[in-house]
Amino acid sequence: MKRYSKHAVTIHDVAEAAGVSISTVSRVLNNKDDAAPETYEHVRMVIEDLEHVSNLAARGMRSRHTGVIGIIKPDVASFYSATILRGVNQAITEINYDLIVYTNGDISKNASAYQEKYYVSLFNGSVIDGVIVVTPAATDFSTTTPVVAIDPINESPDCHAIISNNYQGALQVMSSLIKLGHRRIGFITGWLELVSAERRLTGYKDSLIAEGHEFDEDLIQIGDYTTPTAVECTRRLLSLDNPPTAIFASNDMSAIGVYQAAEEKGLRIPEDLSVVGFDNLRESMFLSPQLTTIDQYIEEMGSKAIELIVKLIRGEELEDKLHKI
Amino acid sequence: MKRYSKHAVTIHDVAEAAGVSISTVSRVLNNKDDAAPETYEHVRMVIEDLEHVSNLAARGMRSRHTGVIGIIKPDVASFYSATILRGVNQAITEINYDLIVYTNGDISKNASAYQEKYYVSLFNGSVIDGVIVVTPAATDFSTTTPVVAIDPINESPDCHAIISNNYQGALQVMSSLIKLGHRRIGFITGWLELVSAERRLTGYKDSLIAEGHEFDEDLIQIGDYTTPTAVECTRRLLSLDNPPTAIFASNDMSAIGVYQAAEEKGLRIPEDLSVVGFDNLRESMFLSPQLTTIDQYIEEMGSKAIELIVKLIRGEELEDKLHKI
DNA sequence: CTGTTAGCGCGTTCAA
DNA sequence: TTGAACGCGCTAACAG
Repeated sequence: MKRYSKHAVTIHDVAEAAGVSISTVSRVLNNKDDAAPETYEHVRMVIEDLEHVSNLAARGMRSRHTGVIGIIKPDVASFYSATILRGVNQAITEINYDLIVYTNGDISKNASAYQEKYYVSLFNGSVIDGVIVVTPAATDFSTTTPVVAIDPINESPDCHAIISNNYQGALQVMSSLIKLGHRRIGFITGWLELVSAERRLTGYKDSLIAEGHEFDEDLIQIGDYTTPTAVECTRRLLSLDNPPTAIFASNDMSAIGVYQAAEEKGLRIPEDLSVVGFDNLRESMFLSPQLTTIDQYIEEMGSKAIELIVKLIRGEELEDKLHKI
Repeated sequence: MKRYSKHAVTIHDVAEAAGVSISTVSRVLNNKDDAAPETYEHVRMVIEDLEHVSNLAARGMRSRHTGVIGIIKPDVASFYSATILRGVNQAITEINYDLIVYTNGDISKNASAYQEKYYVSLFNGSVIDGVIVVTPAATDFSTTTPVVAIDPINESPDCHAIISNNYQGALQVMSSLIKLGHRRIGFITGWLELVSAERRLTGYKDSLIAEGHEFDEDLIQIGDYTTPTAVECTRRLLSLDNPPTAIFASNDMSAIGVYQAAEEKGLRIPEDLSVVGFDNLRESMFLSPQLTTIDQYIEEMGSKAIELIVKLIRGEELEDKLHKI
């Protein structure tokens, strides 16, 4: 049985093996130029030989810089969340930082805010140089390192935030539907506690008002960005006396629900019912016929977040706190 | 502009504010019972008031125990990966540990092995108490804390490993297809460098041999667990002089490719072609008609990994290194 | 019951 | 160019 209590190979071990002092090893590790080429080379070989990796905790504690960026996500499996992570990962490979992720599973909103703050503090300063929080419920974080929020629940959080262009996207969807001749357009909202959901709804309303079209409260159903709820919403819409000819779902997962409910009713898409989603998730491609959807540039939000956090870590001043995509 | 160089609130600040020594604060933080109730209560209030969260790095460095488990995944977005994480998350909420995730994006296999080892060392001992590695390319990790591998590429890695029951599952699929009367069954392999893919292929072959059925090399197409490749494989299978009446795809993502290629050819499922997958991913439900698939219990592998790593952290001895699910 | 002291592994002065 | 000594924030040992 392997013993796990054995010592990790430290800078001391390297120093001893190389016949130099620990500070010399430290210099080599940090690429300082005040070391003799031979010493440098020799120490570097010993490091490689012993497979020494410097202790992150000790390093961070001393230098207040770890080279690690953290990201806190509300869930693990959602496509939204995974897509953001993809963007973050892509951006991080291009710079000299490492990434750790924390997800707190599916928990209630209040607990969520508490957890977010706890984790930001926990990893803050010691393990990470900055943190990205996805759809945070909390608004203020006590930190010694920068925080960037992606699509925060609160409209104006006490940190830098990236907001997706939910409003413009909604206008775009409505414009195309109206152009197709639709007059009664149903709308399934997202989880209205999220800013994104609120903005999309406002876009829906505003475009109808702007175009001088019918505005019927019955056509607006309160969803929550999930498929099952969207099925319910669609059933209600389709059983109206004067049902809509098109349905605008606040995200693609909801659109999937619309497809399912339409199939129940024996409605064909798009002949009997037009469906438009929002997000442009990869999963949309499984739907037949193909879903019309709005690209939310979720992936870009991830890379943008990295870009911002790195600037903040470097101490650059950013005039605006809100960054729209 | 907020300053990020400000000091985090330390145990010293709390001690000063509470009028006690730092060790007393430490005792309260760690729930030691050798403190007077009033002192205890008072210090706890000051801690809450100052929003002090103990520095993870310093704590870990001293006590060699952080209460954090790490998991290293080869990618962020794959369903396999996300499903494992779901299982891990579920299990971790039931015990008193926190979780951090590291993913190294899409990189080559060689680089992958290097990255895995680097990250295991980086977070090892200082930040985490143990680490779970998903489908690792590396086989030996220099660590001072336990390692559990999930579906390692190497058959017998130098650490505890969880292996899914790929072989039995494949036999099960074949048995049901043969029972349905199929005689020519096409097979699309997974990424053969993975043990899982190899085992499923062996299961396919063995069941044919056992039942004394036709064995045709043309019916085996080399895939890689991805949808686009599976489309190519299916095209080749369907353009054979004597095409298969059923296709067994090594995973659900490949099965999706089979669906797409079948549609191209105008084949109906299951009337003209039977399709069976492997994994039972949630995404299978989007396919119409519903995909027949084998449950790989991926989620259970995640929770099993947590169970194992916690036992190892606690110093329990486990007789077997290989754990099948 | 509480305070003092000594490191954990590392980076960073300051001397040599 | 290199080495010795100090401290980051914390816990564990010991002393009171």
